[in-house]
Amino acid sequence: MAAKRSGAQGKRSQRMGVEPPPQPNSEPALSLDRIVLTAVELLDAQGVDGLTMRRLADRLGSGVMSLYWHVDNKESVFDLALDSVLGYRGSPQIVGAQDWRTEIIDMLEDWRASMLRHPWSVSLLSSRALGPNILSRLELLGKTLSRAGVADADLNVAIWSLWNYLMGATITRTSFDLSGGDRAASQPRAGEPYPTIERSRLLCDDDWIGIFRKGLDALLVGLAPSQNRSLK
Amino acid sequence: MAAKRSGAQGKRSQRMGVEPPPQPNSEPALSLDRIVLTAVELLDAQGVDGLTMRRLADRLGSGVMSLYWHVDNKESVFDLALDSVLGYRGSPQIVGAQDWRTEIIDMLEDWRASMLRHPWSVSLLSSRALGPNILSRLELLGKTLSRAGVADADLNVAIWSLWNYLMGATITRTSFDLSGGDRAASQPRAGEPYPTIERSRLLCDDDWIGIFRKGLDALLVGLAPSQNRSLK
DNA sequence: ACCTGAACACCGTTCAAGT
DNA sequence: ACCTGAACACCGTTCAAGT
Repeated sequence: MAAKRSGAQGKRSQRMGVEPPPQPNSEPALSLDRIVLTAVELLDAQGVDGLTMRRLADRLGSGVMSLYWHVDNKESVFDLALDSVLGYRGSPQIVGAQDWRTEIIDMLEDWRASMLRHPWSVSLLSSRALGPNILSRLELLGKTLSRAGVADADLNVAIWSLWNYLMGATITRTSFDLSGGDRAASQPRAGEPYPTIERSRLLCDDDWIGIFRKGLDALLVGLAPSQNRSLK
Repeated sequence: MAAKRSGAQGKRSQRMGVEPPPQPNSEPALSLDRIVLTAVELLDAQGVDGLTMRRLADRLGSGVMSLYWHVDNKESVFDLALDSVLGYRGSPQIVGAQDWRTEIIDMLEDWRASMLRHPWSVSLLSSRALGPNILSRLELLGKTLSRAGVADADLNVAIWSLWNYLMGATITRTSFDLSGGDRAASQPRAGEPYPTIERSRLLCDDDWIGIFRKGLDALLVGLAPSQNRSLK
């Protein structure tokens, strides 16, 4: 299954300057980068089900089968599109200049925003390996926590907890967007079956970012390094 | 989009006893329940991509188009299968008998286990509305938190935080299972790019349940009601 | 090295029809 | 009320071939 790693030729490097000039009248040449970029456009516009090798080729002005020279199969298009969307254009201010808590909050909010800009990314994440951009973000998260004083023995728990929280929050958010009026539809069915969550208007509360921040604060309280306590 | 709620006839009620006896030599009659049950089997066996209206009909011994009398379309098969798998067969012991903290931990661990038993459910959740069984679990969660003393103003944050954490944890888990050796493949690429998470062996740590519990403890620390503090 | 069209084995769903 | 087959407009991918 995971064996066939042969087909994807690495080929984004433009050799050494000689570049045949692109004919101005036709589409630019096919390339991995262009394929991935267009795939993201298509996913943004049409969602996961909207990405089709045929439609992708149409947008690129090429034949369907031309894609397969650059790409193993449709799965790998998903993988590439997913990771491409999660690149972290680091915070401009010097890292470490501020409180570790706000550093982490900033990082996670940026992460959340990146995923919500491309809602399809959330549904892809549950079934795909972690690409380099995700790993970079995890690395940065780990480094920050470590510098903040989280013991090595507690580091994995802290990293995964924050990641889990983040992923769940974006899932919840996109799930509500995509299912649209259904939330409204299920809420007002008055009285009987769900008294507590109706009283608290759980499904009507749309202060997503506020809820995200408060919950994150709570989690950070529990994760914060203290002199005596370790996460037993 | 959400308008067409017409097609799905409610029809599981067996009228009043007269039931034509099922011919022992042929398949039992088609029914919504049987369709959903078989869909779950198929999803368990073949994953999300393995569920096909044609394959489903085959398993049921019927023509493809027969399904469409019981069901609006393939989407609704997904919705029904998802919710069917999340039913909570409540804890046998009387609720409220124990510490609220262990009550909640038990609930969430049961929830986690239910989803991991059907890994496809995780990837479906990000794009689908919340069915009645999910709402029931959220209600129970809310009730328990409320009884434990969480203020109404903090209730939604507490519920969603736990839910987010839970969803993220199961996503992470299934993502690692499905992508198989890729974790191993990305980890040993030694040295350079991800020093922190390699030092902590983040991607090799497979004590999933332990990590889940410890992170949950941390979150509960932050969410626990205290006399003075509210989640500001 | 890069691109192509024809062909294959699939899909979900509409429709008009059967009992 | 319940089930069906034929047909339509799609899919992803293999293959053999073109430049």
